Amino acid sequence: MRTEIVKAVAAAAGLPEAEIAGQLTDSREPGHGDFALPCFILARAWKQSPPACAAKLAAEVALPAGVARCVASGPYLNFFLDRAAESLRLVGGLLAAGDGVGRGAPRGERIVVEYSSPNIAKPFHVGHLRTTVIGHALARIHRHLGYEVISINHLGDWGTQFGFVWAGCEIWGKPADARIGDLVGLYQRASGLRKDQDAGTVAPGDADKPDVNAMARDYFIRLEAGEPEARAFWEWCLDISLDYFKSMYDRMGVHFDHYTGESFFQDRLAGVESMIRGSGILEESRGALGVDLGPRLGFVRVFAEDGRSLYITRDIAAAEYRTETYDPVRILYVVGAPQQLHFQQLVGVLERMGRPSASRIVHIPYGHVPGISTRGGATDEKVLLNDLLDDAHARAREAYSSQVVKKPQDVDEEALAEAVGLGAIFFDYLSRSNIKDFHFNWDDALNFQGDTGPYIQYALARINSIAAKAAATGLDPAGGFDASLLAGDDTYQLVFQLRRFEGILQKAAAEYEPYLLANYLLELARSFSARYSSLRVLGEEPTVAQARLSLFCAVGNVLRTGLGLLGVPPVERM
RNA sequence: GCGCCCGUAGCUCAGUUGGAUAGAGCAGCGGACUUCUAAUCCGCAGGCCGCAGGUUCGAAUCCUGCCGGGCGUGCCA
Repeated sequence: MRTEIVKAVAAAAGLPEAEIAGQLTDSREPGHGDFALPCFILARAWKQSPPACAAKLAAEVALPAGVARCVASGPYLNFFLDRAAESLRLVGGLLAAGDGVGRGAPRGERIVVEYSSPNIAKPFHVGHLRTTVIGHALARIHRHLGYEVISINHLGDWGTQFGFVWAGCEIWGKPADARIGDLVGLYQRASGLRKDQDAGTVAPGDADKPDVNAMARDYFIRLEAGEPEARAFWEWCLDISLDYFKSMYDRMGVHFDHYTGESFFQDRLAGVESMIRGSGILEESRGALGVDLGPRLGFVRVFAEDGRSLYITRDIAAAEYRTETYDPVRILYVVGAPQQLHFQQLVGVLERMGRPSASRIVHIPYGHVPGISTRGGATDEKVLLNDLLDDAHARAREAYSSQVVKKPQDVDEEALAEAVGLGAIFFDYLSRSNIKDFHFNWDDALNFQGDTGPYIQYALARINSIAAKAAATGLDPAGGFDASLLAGDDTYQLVFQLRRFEGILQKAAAEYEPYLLANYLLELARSFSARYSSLRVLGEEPTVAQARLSLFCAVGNVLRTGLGLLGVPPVERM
């Protein structure tokens, strides 16, 4: 439709289509039509005032089929579509698509998404949540648009932290039947003792304890050498941690195709090392081997002074492995903004090596999340994810029993509380652009009113409720509708907003910004809620009821699908 | 010092890539449940878009310079 209008305007104005296409915009509100053309450019060509140009064009343009009228409004020329035809096309399409609204045909292209990536033997707190939530949403959105998505959890499963857990076990004994809390406790206790030893502030009772740092380092050397006892201990830690992480991911509905962490690339490092060394780009500087990427990116150490591999070495290995294994068009890294330089350097080194993986890497930076509790005051305590989810659940259940008056029959209140609590948190994390620093606020994250996930869940539940009651009176949203009954301003506002869905989805993917979808769903839900009481279905004349029901169900399909893409559980009844 | 990012209502954030009157939510105040769910809706109040220049028909948006905050700058990741 857009291109038809461009053609018609270009013909009437005697200007190239490309120039008109660059000017024609989607209107902001239906009152300004469906499309709008600012006439300032024309004014220059015609040497007349913009309003005069708009008026002249309005009289002369040959309206394509489907466009009901065009009206000059000051310097703008507004195009109004035939509302009945547009409503029929759009609402009919959304109803037919069901849960597949906005779904793209398979593109035959793969995208790798790396996200979450927590460190083994360390607690999972709210600071880790942002990468998890953004990455999960991006994976789902891209999959919906027809990409084959491979999600990867690049676990921090290789490093000196195991040395501290090991030292803790040596000093205080290895707990039987250990769980994640035991690992974290041992780690914290051992690293605390190490700090005291370094500072010379060891408590008298601990004076006889061995040098923790030396034990940890010694352990890690044995682990890297592949010594069986060290390896077995590492696997023990890994199993306990993975059980814990997977139970957490299950609870959040987050899924990974692969858990290929740093250890996975440990074995492949030798091959990569010879490739890097063979590339001839390595220079020596201050005893280390690296690549000089110029004044901005600096000298990047690829091998440390003692020859061991570094962070970037393993990321080179990972990028190469993923490119070879999956041949993706993109590799997305949902990693915090502080690591921007690292990823620029990674791309820089791969470019210098002439590797095709360089052009596929996309770093998706997100702003800082302190991960600090502000709830009880100025404590320095990190909020554990489990505690947050538990509290969300409890508050949602409490709110349901105290605030919600009318409740549908046969609702599983525990499942509902879980979905609402999780939805509130996920949506809170996705309702602002990636790059903004995130000030985690307990009360905002667990608020269920206003601009929140539960607000949208509630809108969907109300639509379902209407549909269920309407069905009992013999109405069927799939039964067709008289689209001319949706041409009024109040109903067409919803049609107008429904039309934006597809573009929003594509933009969210293209910009790697899930919040665009989140904000859109909020606006759509708000539009619906504002009309909930004025556009009644039950008790209306059947053709009117049928048309409104169809419109609401189309909105419901978009809300349900959109929430799912964000990882917010769509709640059908609440 | 250099580099990147952020600065919009008391607070948390939008603002469709330069277009029509800068919008939401929270907090505050006032209204609405014998009718499809009040986790809702309606109204009121709240603004030097950090500051100063520039670009142009038009700037919260682009350019320059300041101010304030965050992060990074061959330890590790």
